[in-house]
Amino acid sequence: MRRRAELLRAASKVFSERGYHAATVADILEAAGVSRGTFYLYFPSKRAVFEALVDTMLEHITDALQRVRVGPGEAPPLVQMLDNVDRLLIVVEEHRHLSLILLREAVSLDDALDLKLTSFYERLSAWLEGALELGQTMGLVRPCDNTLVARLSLGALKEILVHWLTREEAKARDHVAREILDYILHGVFV
Amino acid sequence: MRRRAELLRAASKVFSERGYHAATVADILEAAGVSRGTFYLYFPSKRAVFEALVDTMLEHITDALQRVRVGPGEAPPLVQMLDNVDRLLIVVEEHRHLSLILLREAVSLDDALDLKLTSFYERLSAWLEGALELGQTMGLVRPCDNTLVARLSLGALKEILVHWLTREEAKARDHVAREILDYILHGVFV
Amino acid sequence: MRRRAELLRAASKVFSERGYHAATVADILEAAGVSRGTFYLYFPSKRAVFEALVDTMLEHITDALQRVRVGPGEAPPLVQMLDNVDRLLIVVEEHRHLSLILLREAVSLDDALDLKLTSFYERLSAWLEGALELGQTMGLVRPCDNTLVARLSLGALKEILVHWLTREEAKARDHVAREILDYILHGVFV
Amino acid sequence: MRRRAELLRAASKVFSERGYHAATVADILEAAGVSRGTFYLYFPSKRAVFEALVDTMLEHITDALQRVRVGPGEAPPLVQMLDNVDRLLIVVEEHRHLSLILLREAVSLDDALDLKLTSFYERLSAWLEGALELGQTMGLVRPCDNTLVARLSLGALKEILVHWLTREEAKARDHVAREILDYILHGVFV
DNA sequence: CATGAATGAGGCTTCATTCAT
DNA sequence: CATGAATGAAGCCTCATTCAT
Repeated sequence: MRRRAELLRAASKVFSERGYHAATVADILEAAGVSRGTFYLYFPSKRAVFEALVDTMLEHITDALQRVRVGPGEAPPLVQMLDNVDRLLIVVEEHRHLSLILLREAVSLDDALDLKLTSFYERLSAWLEGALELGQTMGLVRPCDNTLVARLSLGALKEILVHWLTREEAKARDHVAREILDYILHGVFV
Repeated sequence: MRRRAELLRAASKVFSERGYHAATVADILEAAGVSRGTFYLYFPSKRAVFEALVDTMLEHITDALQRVRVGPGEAPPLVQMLDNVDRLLIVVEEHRHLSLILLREAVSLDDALDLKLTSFYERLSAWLEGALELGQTMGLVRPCDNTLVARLSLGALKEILVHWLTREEAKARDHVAREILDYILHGVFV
Repeated sequence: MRRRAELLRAASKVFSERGYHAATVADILEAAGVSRGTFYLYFPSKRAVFEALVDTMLEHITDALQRVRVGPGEAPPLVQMLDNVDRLLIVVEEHRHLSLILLREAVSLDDALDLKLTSFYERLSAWLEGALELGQTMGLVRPCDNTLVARLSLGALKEILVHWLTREEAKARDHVAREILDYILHGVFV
Repeated sequence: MRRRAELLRAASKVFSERGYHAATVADILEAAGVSRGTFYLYFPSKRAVFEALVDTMLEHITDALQRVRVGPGEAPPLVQMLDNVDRLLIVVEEHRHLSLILLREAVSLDDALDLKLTSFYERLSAWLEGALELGQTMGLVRPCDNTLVARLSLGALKEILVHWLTREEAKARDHVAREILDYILHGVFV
C-alpha cells in the first residue's frame, strides 16, 4: 500500500503549506505524483484525507501522554510530567506537518470535525484536571479552578508548539520542555 | 453610513457562526437585509469585510492593554496587571462575535492576513516580554526564557478566551481574571 | 423572466434531441446562449429543469383530457371521446419536444421521477377504466378486464404518439384521431 | 465459458434493477463475483454487454412469433394468433429481466442501439401489417390504416407486458393472452 | 486466463464579483 | 446610491477502460 502512504505524505505536506481550503485535490495529486482517479481509490474525498491525517496525529499525541503514577517504584511525579512534555515535543517534532495541520488548519471546517477536535481537547483537559486533583490530594498543587487552569495549560502548550515548529531558530527540545514545565508549575514569579 | 455598519454587524454574526469559508456573501447580504450590489459599494471583497472586522478587534485589544508603569503615584504592578486582564475580558465579552472571528476564523486565510496576525501576536508577545524583563529588574520575576514564557502566556490567554466565550455556563469575569493572573504568576504549585 | 423561458425552451430541444443522459448542462447553455451561472440561477440542477419540462407536459395532457359526460345537452359520448383524442393530438403536436421527452426520455431516471410518472399513468389508466365502466353501465361496452384493457389502450396511445411525432410523413391529425378511436372501440375485426 | 454466462446473468439483473445509466460496471462485477479485468476479457464495454442482452431478447421474441398460415391442415387463424400471444407471454415471463431491459432501459442510449430497436419494432410492425392485410383479403379484418393499427397494437402489447411483469398480483397468463387478443380483434364495443 | 491498481476525460455545481439600469 | 441579474473561473468527484503482473 505504497500509494496510500504516499498520498497521505503528500497531503500532509500540501495541507500544512497551503491550508485546508487553499489546498486543492490537484495539488495533492501533483505532490504525490498520482492521477486523479487513484486519489479517490484510496480516499472518498478531500475531507477524508484530511481527517485521516488529523486522526493519525491525535493518536500520536494520545500515545505520547501517560498518566502520572504515584507509588513505590514509580519515578517522581515531576520526572513523569517532564517526560510527558518531552514525549509530546518529540512526537510533534517528528510529525511537523501533521502537527501544524492539527494546530492550525483543523479549525472551523466541519461540524463533525469540530466535534472530534473539541472532544479530543476536552479529554486532554480532563486529563490535566485529573493530574491537578491528584497533585492537590498530594499537597503539591495549590487550590485553584481546575477547569480553567487545565485549559490555560492546554492553551499554553498548543501555542508553544506552533511557535516552536515554525520558528527557524528552533530551540533545543529539552530546554523547551523544561521551560514549559517550570512555567506551568511555578508561573513567572520568584 | 448606516449601511456599512449594518454590513459589518451582519458579517461578524455570519462569520462567527459559520466560519470564514462556509459563510457566503449571500449569507451576509441576507443577514444585513442589503442587496448584492450594495455590499460591493462598501467593501471591495468578502475578504475585505473580514479584514475590517479583524482590524477592529485588534484595535479593541490594543486599546485594552496598557503598559505597566512603575513609579510614585502609580498603582502597584499587580493591580495594573489584573486591570489589563480584566479589560481584556471586558472587551472580548463586549465583542463576542469579533473575538471568536479573531480567535478561531482568522487562521490560514491569506498570506497577508496571516502576516498581520502574526505581527500582532508578535507585538503582544514582545509586550509581554517587556513586562517580564521589567519584573526581572524589579526582582519580582524569576529568570526564564522570556520569549518562550511570553508565548506560553499568550497561548494560555487565547485558549481561555475561546473557552470562556463558548461555554454556556460562563464564569464570572473577575473570577476568571483572578485565576488567569494567578496561573501566570504562580503556576500551579503551592 | 425571459431567461427562464429561454432556458426551458433550450433544454426541451436539447433533451429531446440528445436524451437526458447524453445532454450536458453545457449543451443547454449553448443552446440558450446563456452562461453557466445563469442556468443555476433559475434551476437548482440539471434534473430540475428536466422535471420542470416533464411537469409542464403532464399538465398539458391533463388539461387536454376531459371526463365524458352523459346527460341531456351533452354531446354524444362518441363525439366527446373523439374530441379527447383530438385534443391530445393537438397538445402533443404543439409541444413536440416536451412530448418526446415525456414519452422517451422520462424513463428510469430517478426513483422520484419514476414514481411521478407511474402515478400519472396510473391516474390515466384509472380514468380510462372509469370510462369503460360508464360504457358498461350504458350497455355500450362489452364486459372485459377493465384494468388490462385500460392499460392496453394507454399503451396503444403512447406508441402511436411517438410514431406520429417522429415520422416525417406525418398523417393528418383528424385521420389519426379517427383511427385511434375506431381501433379502441372496434378492434380490427369486421 | 461459464464466466461469460455468469456475467450476462449478473448484468441482466443489475440493468433491470438499476437501469442502464445508474448501473455501474462495478455493480455487475460484484453481482457476478468476477474481477474487473475479467469483465473486459469477455466484453469490450459496458454498452456491449447491454447490447448482447438486448440481442438475446430480440431473438427470443422473434422465435416466439410465427407467421399465421392459412390452408388445409393449419390451425384456424384465431388459434394461431392466440398461440402467438401466448408464446410471447411465455418467453417474456421466462426472461423477466431481459424483457424489462428491452422494454424500459433500451431507450435513447445510442444512435446505433436506437436504430437496432427501431428496425426491430419496424419489423414487428410490418409483420402485423402483413397479418392485417391477410385478414383483409380473407374478409376477416375491416379496412383501416394498417400502419397505424399495427403500431397501435404493438404499443398495446408493449405496455401490457411491462404492466404484467411489474405488478405484484400477476394475472394468469392465458387470461391475459385472451384479453389482449379480444382487445385487438374487437376493441371495447359490444 | 485472471486480476485489480491506475488512469483521466468529463460532468455537475458553487459562489465571489461585475455592471447595466 | 442601490439593485440584482449575469458571469465564468475553479474545484470536486465518478466511472468506464487499460495494462502490467
